[in-house]
Amino acid sequence: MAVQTVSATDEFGENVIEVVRLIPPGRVSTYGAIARFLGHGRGARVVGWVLNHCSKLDVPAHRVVNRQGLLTGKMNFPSPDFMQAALEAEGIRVEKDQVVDFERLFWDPGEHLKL
DNA sequence: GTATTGACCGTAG
DNA sequence: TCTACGGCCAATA
Repeated sequence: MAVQTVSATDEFGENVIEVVRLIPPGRVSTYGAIARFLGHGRGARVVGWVLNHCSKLDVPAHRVVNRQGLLTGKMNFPSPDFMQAALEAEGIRVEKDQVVDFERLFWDPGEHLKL
């Protein structure tokens, strides 16, 4: 994949970005799920860090939320409203910076990618 | 080279 | 059942 020089553990960063980009519209994923899927288990923070420095790429980071389905990183976006707007544009209902029916819209990489 | 922070998660009390 | 604390990985100061 034409991933730019990701300063985040190279493959790991590419993996995170790839997984996030694989998230279908109208679906959301979590840091822990991606981290665990990549084998980090508790490296959820690293996932968030990668996205923070790679959100400039074509990574729909707005589809990635925390375990609570809360848009914790919306403040890191160009505009705090951009993340919620993007989710709503995908058909996801966001209430109070929180994804509605999060568990239902939750997209697990291991479920689809079946690694 | 060491210390602290950060878009978090899991377990213990 | 709810709240609080620690741990993990990497980057920056």
